[in-house]
Amino acid sequence: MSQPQSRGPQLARFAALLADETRASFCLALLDGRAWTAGELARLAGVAPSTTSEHLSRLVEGGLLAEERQGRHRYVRLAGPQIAQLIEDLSGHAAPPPAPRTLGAASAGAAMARARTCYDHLAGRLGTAITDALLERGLLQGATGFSLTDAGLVWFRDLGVDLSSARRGRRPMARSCLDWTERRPHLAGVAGAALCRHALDAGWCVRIGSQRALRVSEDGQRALRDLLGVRVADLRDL
Amino acid sequence: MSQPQSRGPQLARFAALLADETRASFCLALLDGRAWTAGELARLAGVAPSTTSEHLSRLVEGGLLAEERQGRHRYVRLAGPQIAQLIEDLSGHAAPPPAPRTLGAASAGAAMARARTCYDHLAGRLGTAITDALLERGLLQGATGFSLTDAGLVWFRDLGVDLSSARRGRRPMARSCLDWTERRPHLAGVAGAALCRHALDAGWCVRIGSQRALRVSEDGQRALRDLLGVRVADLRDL
DNA sequence: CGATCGTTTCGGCCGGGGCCGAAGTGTCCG
DNA sequence: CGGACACTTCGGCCCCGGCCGAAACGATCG
Repeated sequence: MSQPQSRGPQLARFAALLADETRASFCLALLDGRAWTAGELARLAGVAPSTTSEHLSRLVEGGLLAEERQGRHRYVRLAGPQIAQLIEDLSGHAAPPPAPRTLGAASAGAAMARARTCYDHLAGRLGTAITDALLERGLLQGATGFSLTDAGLVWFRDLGVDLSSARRGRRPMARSCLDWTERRPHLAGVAGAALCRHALDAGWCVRIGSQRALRVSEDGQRALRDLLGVRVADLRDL
Repeated sequence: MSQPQSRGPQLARFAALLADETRASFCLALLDGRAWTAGELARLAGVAPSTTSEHLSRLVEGGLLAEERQGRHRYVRLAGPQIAQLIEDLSGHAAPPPAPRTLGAASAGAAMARARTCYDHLAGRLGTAITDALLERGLLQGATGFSLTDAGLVWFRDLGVDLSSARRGRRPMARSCLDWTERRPHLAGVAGAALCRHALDAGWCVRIGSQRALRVSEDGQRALRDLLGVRVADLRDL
């Protein structure tokens, strides 16, 4: 009747990293996939630089963040896609967010719900619409878990995106990520990241300000309609 | 530059549920997929019944556990496969467990590493070996995320397991679960659960005591060899 | 009914840890 | 070089929350 797994303490200490409001807000901000400086995060969370410094050290040591020192700046980013996935998953299981209090916050929230990045892939109504279209056209199959079909690989190649070279590492080609506004799955993994990168590179989408929210350009609307039959106009607020 | 996501507090409060050593040990114990009484968990963790009661209430309210009252007993179990998945994921990212201190703990740990259940599917070296065999024989494909092939569906049907009826709900047919002893993926999802259930029902595996560890029977060794080419003898301790 | 047992509620103790400001370190720039 | 800046370290404050024991509650069983 012994306790083979003394894993309780390990799990608790790991979860504790995210169990603080300030640290959680750091991680959510870093979900945009970029590297932030300590000072930016401090201002974001409204705490003293000294406090931020200690939090970041804990997160780095715990394996959630990776850091890069440049001169007098300390840049941090999420340690990898698995970490981003984990945080999104947890966030998806947490209680739904409270209703926004100000008009500005509400409209910013609406923009996020329409189209945004989720670490390195597309999310929001745009992300789920694209995923639905890929499924409908047989480019992605979802009956037994997301995976790209042969037609899907061809579709990506025609787009100018070479996925075969992306077989480095253990990251799955396609995986589903639960969207916390839609509560529905959308495409993540290598293919999701490649699609998002292409959408930004090709000018289909542009970032709104410095936020994660996206605006779909004229070009993008045309491309999405022609390639996938997605009509961006339908993504307007409900 | 407002903060559209006031999701930090939500995430922190959710993570806090697992950030306590006692609650974490409860959840890890419940990973065996069964329902435990409050008293059993109290004894397991070595805390007073009153303490346990409060912890369980918080876990239930937070959506991690489901409870069922029967007479003077309070049974709790994980709220669902998604929760089990989440806890396994977190556990997989946490620091590796310390080396066991006693001989008994070491041998129990070895048994767990050899073959065990992970919520409702098979894990340990047995789980990864079966997954490898399914991949090798083209019954499961993993290049673009786990999914069952047509041949795989037939294989399950020949086994007497009807997966097509299991299309209720949103649970994926096949998904990968990271093993925390092997640090390698193994088959989870509906198919993984069905296979585990079949292995137990058909007497391929029997539980060792009341633990999650499994022993493979003579019948099971024969079946695994004939059906998948898995040689259980190779799973002995390194 | 009374005894017992599993669980819950409450009050109180105590430690961990998040917070800040002040002082220190290293970097960049004029 | 000297000042500005980004970050870190340290000391101290304070509160949150995990813990227990005592007592209450409700189900079960003689």
